[in-house]
Parts: sequence; C-alpha cells; structure tokens
Amino acid sequence: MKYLLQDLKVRINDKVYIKDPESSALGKRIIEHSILMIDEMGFESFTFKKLGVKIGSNESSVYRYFENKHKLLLYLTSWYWGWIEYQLVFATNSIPKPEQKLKKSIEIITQSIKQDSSFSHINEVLLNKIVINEYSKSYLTKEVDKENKEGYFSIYKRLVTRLKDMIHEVNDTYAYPSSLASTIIEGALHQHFLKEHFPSLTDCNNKITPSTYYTDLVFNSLK
Amino acid sequence: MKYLLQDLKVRINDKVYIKDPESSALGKRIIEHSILMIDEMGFESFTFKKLGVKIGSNESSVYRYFENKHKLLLYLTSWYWGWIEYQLVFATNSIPKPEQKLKKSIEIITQSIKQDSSFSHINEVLLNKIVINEYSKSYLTKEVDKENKEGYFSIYKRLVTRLKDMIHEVNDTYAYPSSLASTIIEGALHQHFLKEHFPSLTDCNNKITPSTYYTDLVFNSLK
DNA sequence: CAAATATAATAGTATTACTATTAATTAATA
DNA sequence: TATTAATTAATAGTAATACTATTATATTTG
Repeated sequence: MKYLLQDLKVRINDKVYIKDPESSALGKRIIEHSILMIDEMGFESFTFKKLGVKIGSNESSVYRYFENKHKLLLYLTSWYWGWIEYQLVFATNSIPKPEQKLKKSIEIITQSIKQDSSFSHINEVLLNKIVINEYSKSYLTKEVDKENKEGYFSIYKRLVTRLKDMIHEVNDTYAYPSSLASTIIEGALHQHFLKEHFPSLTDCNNKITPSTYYTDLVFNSLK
Repeated sequence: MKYLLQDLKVRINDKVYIKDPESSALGKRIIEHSILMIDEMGFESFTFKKLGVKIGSNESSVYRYFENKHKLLLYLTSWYWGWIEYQLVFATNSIPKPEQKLKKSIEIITQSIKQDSSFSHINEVLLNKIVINEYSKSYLTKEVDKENKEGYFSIYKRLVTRLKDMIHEVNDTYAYPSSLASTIIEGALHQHFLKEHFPSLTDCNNKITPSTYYTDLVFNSLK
C-alpha cells in the first residue's frame, strides 16, 4: 500500500498556487523546505525570503509559485488531508461491517504519523506536526467565506463528510453525525497539541492515544 | 447576578500587560476599542497604529500598556475565560446534584453570548466572537511553553480543571475526564465557528445549539 | 513651588510582504 | 542552426508593520 500511495498525486485546487510546485524541481524544493522550515520556526516566523536563502534561490522565485505564505499553508494542509483521505478510503474499502469501518477510520484520522515514506520530497511526519500546530490558522481568517467558496477547503470538507456518512451507517438515528465527525477530526489535532504542551488538560499520553479516547467517545454516543 | 458581576474585576496575570489597562481612562479605551476593531477587521489586520488613530491617541501610548498585540490578545481572552468562570461558579454553586451541576456548566461554557452587560467598556458579545475566531492563535505559537510556564493560560486551565472535576463527580470510573473537559470547551468554540462558516460540517443551527450537542455527547459517555 | 514622576508625541529603524523591471536561460520553430 | 518566443531567475524598489529611542508635556508629591 505504501508503495502504491507514493505515486498517487494528491489533486489540489489549482487556485491555491500560481504555478504547480509538482511541475518543476524548484517547486518541489519549495515544498520540501517549507515543510522543514515551518516545522522548525513556526508559521509566523517563516518568510519567503528565508525560504529563498535556504533553497539557494530568490524570494521572487517563490512568489511565482505561491501568492503568499497563507496560500502555501493551504496547499500543504490540503495535501495532508488528501493524503489522509487516500489512506482512509484504501484501508476501509474492503471492510463490510460499519462498526469496524468506522473504528478503522477513527484510527487513521486520529493517529500521529510516526514514519514518512522517505521517497518523495514531502515529509509526512513533519507535515502532521504542522497540521496540528497551524491548521486552524488557515481558516480562522476574515477571508474564510470567500476562500471556502473558491473551494480551498474542499478536501477537508470531503473527509468530514466521509466520516459523517460512516457514523450514519452505524446508527442512522443519531442526531449529530456531522458535528461528531468534525469534532473527531478537529478534536484529535487538539488532543495531540495538549499532549505536547498542556498535559494536565488531557488524558492522552504514551499509553492512552487520542484514538483510544475518540473511539470510546464515538461508540458511547452511537450505542 | 448581572449587577453583582459587573463590579467584579477579573484578575489577570500581570505579566501580560506593562501597565494595567484598568488603571486609567486611556487603558480602558484601549480595551474597549481593541475589542471593536479586532472583531471588525480580524486579529491579523489589527495594528496598534490603527488603534491609536481610533482612540485619538498615539501608537506608542498603546505600547506602554501592552508589549505587542499578542499580549493584548492574551489579556482579552484571559478576561473572557475569567468572566465565564465567574458565571459558572456562581450559577452552579448552589446546585447539589452532580448531574445538574455539570449540565448547567456545559450550558454556560457552550452558549453564545447574546447580550452584553452594557455597563463597562467591555462588550461581551463581541469578545465571545473574538474568542471563537482568534483564541487558538494565542497558544498555537512557538512561545507556548514559555508563556504557559509564566502562567498566561492559568485561567483557562483552571476552567478546564473545574469542568473535569464535575465530570469526575458524575462518574468517577470514566477514564478520560480531562480530555472530555478540554473537548467541550475547545470543541464548542469550533462548532460555533462551523455554524457560521461551514454549515455542512455541523448539525448546529438555530434550533440545535452546541449546548444540545455537547450535553448529549457528555451524558452518553458518562452513563 | 520645585522636583520627581508619569504620560504623550515625534521621529526613526529593521523587517516583512510584496511588485515591477530587467537579465538570463531554455525551448520552439523557420 | 539561427532566431525568436517563452519561461524562469535575479535585482531593486515600495508601502506597511512592529517596534524603539528620544524629547516634550502634564501631573503628582514633598
């Protein structure tokens, strides 16, 4: 499965970039090093100028791929959710029982990525960390409605919808399938963050994972 | 109760400000108009220069109260959580039954503020909107551990802990009381946001409130 | 009333987030 | 192969941001 997925290109709304970074070596270097740098210094301190220095190129060259760093963040996080979606569809496709299917999906969505595929220019372990620390910033903006209309969040929304449908399959009388689905996806990122920075606000640790907690939460609500 | 609360000053870690904004007329104008402006233009576009113009004063005067706009956000959100905590303690103090107590607390935490007290310089309705849209940005930073150590998030943490304790009172065998408490507080903000901007990702609307959803979620887990 | 202290305004700097222009390289075609 | 076209890269610049240092003006206190 890993080998299969590495060749699948995640399709991202072409309005988030000016020039497709997958189409050139420089574009791939932009993606590769922006992941390393955002992880290292955080999104606020990350600039195209610094990235230019790192990849031995110029700031303005980066601007020909992305309008600004916000669009680059949208690109990276869309890629991440698309990648998670592939894993989810792949891993659950052959499972017939709705309960088993949902359980597996929760696992995939709430897991923390431990190993990257080491083949492409995208480091999934660091990208997972970036999503935990920065994803909210991509939509907590004044432009969210405009950008939503342009489809910048469609991969994420599709993932929430898939999960909602699975919840519905398990129990079609449950009244809040969409809210539960969005709670799992957003909440899992939050629990991972708390585990790192506010351990007193979570029960998640080395033994109890967000997976364990959300599996319990969901099946208590659906039974 | 409203009349009582308006005179209660929320105590905020004095490291978040340089000079206490409650100690002068200018300070109060800074708080009052920063709330109006952050709500209107969003935290990213808000600057001390614009605030200075608005309050008929100078940028550098604002800098004598707050080191930077991040600290101002910490001040505003701490004030909000302190205010919520007061309401919660006040409203639940006399309730003997743990279930009733928890139910009431969930209501207070997950409600959207509809009316402000109209007495002070702080508009609670707008502040609630600011917390929904901007709170995450106050801790999703590279400085979070340092600032946490300095106690900048202590009011918020105390609130989560209070809720955790109430959950424990209802069911002391439940394994994830801290995670559930943090899920409610953070998740309610998220559901409010989705209701406004991504209605397809939530079941919350005019009829179903985040209160309804979280009450159901919590008591399903605890029974 | 003078001295100390607090407050406000002015002016400036380094950095950021871009944009416009020009130069160099690569690709296409005649 | 030579010429032109198109793409890509680098240079230089600008407006705005996020501050800081200095000076001026009130206000308070002894």
